[in-house]
Amino acid sequence: MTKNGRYDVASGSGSTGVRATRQRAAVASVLESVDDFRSAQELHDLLRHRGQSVGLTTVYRTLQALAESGEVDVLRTPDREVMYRRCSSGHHHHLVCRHCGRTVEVEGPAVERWSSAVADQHGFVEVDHTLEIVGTCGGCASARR
Amino acid sequence: MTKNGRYDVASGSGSTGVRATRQRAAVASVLESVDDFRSAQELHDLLRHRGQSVGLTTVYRTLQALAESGEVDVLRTPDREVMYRRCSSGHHHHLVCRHCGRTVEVEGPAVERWSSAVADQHGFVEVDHTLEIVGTCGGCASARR
DNA sequence: ATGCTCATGGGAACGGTTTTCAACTTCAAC
DNA sequence: GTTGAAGTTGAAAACCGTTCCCATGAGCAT
Ligand SMILES: [Zn+2]
Ligand SMILES: [Zn+2]
Ligand SMILES: [Zn+2]
Ligand SMILES: [Zn+2]
Repeated sequence: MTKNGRYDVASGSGSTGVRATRQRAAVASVLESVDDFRSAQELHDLLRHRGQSVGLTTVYRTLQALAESGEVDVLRTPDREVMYRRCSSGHHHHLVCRHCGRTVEVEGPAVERWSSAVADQHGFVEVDHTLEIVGTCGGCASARR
Repeated sequence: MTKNGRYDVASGSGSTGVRATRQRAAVASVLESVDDFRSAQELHDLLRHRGQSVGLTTVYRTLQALAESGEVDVLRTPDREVMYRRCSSGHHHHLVCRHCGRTVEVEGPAVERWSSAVADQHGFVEVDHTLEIVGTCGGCASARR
């Protein structure tokens, strides 16, 4: 998604002025540097420790924009906090460790088919779905006994 | 406050040390009277309009207890609000209309199998999953055009 | 009725997120 | 390079669902 070299930011297509800023580049880059879901506040901290401080408000705004344009995935934790992750582009779901956050992208074509069939069957249209699998990963399982 | 009415509280006789109170009975009964997911605040309002006022704190506490004991299902909306619904007892998922809230319980044995297989495959244990299907129901689809 | 214990609820606190808005950048056009 | 309109930033305040505090109230065994 990130082009290369210089900080590109949102693919500003001509007229609708989205501007390239140091802050947006920093948020994009910190997302590249981690492999698990992170909250806006965690990312804000990471940026601070990197010496690339960005205002918390801006971090929130940037993440929202990235999520809306599909460049990052969103995960809502039970404690009402929103986590973000730079993922591969196709439609997929997540297998997440409830202890360490380790995340694996998974695909389930059968699930996709099932959910739209079920929706159809009940007369629902414009159907969407959320599916997350949470468990304890191998590492955490052996560590905690 | 209302001291006249007679309220049949704790249905079960297999008490668990929990006390039967007018408030808990009221929350349980309002849950029976609606068919969609409702937030704690909505249920609190419903109770007030019914003349069975219960403190908001108590509504929250009671719903939490019911959720924990598996007597109600929980749904987290995108806007970080928790909704509750009295459901049938087996494991199931929900097909929910994003406009009117109409809810249908659905089952997908194949999904259950898939999710535990996928978790297994990656060495995850104690696996759980969340799956919700959201769409526009037939009624809302025809109403909004 | 008594007393022990748990339950209630108004209000304050919490915490993640959003809003506000004046100062600041970016970038296309000179 | 300068200009200036429009987009961006961020500190502080507001928001809002939920939880905590704790003095008062109620259930229930005796
Ligand atoms: Zn993803
Ligand atoms: Zn783990
Ligand atoms: Zn249910
Ligand atoms: Zn399931």
